[in-house]
Amino acid sequence: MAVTMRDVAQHAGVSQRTVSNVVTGSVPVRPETRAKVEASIRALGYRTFAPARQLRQGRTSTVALALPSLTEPYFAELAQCVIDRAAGDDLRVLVVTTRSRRENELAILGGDQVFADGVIMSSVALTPEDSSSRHPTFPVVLIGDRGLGEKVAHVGPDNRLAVHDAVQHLIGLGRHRIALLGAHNGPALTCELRTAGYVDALDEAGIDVDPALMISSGWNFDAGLQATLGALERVPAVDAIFAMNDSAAIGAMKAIARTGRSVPDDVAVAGFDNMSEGARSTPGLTSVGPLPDEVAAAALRELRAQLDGDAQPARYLLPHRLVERGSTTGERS
Amino acid sequence: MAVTMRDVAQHAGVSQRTVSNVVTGSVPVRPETRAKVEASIRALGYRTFAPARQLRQGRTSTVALALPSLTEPYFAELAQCVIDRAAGDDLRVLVVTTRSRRENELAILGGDQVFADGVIMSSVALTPEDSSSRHPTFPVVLIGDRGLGEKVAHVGPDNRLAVHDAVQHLIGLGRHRIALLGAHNGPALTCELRTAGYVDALDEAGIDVDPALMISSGWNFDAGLQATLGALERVPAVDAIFAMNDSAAIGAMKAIARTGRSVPDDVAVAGFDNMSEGARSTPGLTSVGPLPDEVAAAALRELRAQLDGDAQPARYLLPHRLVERGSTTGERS
DNA sequence: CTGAAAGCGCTTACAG
DNA sequence: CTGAAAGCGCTTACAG
Repeated sequence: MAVTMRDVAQHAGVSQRTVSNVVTGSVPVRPETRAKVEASIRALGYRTFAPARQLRQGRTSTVALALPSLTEPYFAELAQCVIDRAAGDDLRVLVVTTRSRRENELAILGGDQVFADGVIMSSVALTPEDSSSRHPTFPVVLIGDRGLGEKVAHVGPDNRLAVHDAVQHLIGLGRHRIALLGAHNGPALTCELRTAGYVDALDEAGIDVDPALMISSGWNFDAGLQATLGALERVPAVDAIFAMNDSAAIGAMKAIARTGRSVPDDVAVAGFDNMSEGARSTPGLTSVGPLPDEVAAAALRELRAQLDGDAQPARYLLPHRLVERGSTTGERS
Repeated sequence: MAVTMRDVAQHAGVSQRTVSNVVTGSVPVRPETRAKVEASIRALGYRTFAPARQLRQGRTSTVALALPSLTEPYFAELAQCVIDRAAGDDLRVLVVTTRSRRENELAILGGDQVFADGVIMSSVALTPEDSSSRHPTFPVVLIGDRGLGEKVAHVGPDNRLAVHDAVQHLIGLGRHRIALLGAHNGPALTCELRTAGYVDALDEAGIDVDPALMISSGWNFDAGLQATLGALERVPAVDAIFAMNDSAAIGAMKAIARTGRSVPDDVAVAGFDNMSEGARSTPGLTSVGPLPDEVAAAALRELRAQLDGDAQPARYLLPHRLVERGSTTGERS
């Protein structure tokens, strides 16, 4: 750093303390003094060197956000929500991507590469065994399903109940051949819970679970598209699809259209995540889950609690919403 | 910070210097000493407090990336590329979003909120007048079209030539009623340059520019979809669409399909940006422009040059590629 | 390979 | 409202 606060103080003929007061705005400064200092700041091209302030204050006012990838639209939207909310708290967001690799997720929990006061991680690759490993020594909030023990904060939807509600909605529309798109795939625990919710709803309605309707597929647009094309050929009687997430659901809608079928008249479609993209697709996509902004808000709230020294890392389920749109109701919304 | 390097040194019975050597790995340390220190680090739960190191070193090893929004897929992809490349240089990435607002872009150039060694900004709202305002006093690389003067580094495609090449490709396929989707919209200078490229290609081929084919539309999926629906109704003879960017182009393809037309038999479509999404759409989207990863690489290279003290901020055009896919060639790729 | 000491640029009690 | 001074936790010449 070329020009420091001391230089500005000298130039303006005041103490460093006064310059600091002007810069931070924490203490009132006499207007003429302020003007003098501001003139010197401009004249010298002074900028605060953040690390010095951070060292002094003992915190970085930065949160690290670890996500599988920004090219998956759901995570991009979640990141945007976290950035927006963090800005309101005067927090900056360092984005780290893990590519869904367990080793990367573990490295982040290890804290080697954390240059922030805390971490919000959307973890998809941690396994139950990892919960027994050394716990992070700094504030961490996991988004998703608990993959770690009691000592790590965690927020996420009640996957099982949320999927149950969505599938129940499909059944309520008179659909009985409901495929589950994305089975046997995706983050293990999440997949298991969502599958259980699907089975719950069918059981409740007295519908037999048909393994032929559990369609294996990656949880993204392309995989959803391809898997649905295959499924429609193998099991033409399908009258609804519940997709493990919205990206796959949007792929499914495209596949259905491509086979000349109509959504929802021939096949109703619902997804999970409540991505804003679902509101913009044609037809609009029915989806279940908390809104991404609610996930971001909850994660930041929990992280702030830990930064403020709250004793127990909270671990709680976020309420979900079932947003009904044209892909199941047939209405133009 | 609870436990410091000094605590570790005391616990291990060595000097702080030795602990530092172990942590940074910059200097060889005797194996038994190293083991002792590492044991103490684990025992005490020590983590380096980044700001102290950063203050001492005079740099943050962090770059701020300012983008309009992560929910626009092109910027999400660009951000991912920057993060990946930066990690290779041991740089962290702070993501800031501007919502395409000029005041936010100016604030970033003002440096008030920069907690990084430098800034890469994909600027869309700066106006020519802003080039005369005070120049940033820290390393900045702009991505896009030059909106600032000679003193600010800048990398971006040759928009005019790139669009010319793409439209020439459409003409070469025998298309003569080529719509320009996204005219009179988007970032002013970029819009102007791309429009000029479109006109260049038509002029060159002796095709009259028809104002009815200059379709006003936002540069995103939804706007492209809607505007194309309207255009196909108004000007049914359209046999090709060049969209100002890939998102709008993908929207256009959807609109074309919805009207029962086929891409490219009835209407060929090409876009701009070379988003990876274009490779995955059906049909694949022909697109022009530098690859996002090339943009990221160039921006980081230029930023690094400035951080390393290169005298002149470089300002150069990135080579573009015309990637031909099914949306114009009709082939299944 | 290791120690003792200085200092990076801020903020903040402590005085006035 | 402003000064003089201490100190945040590291890294790095300077010695040995």
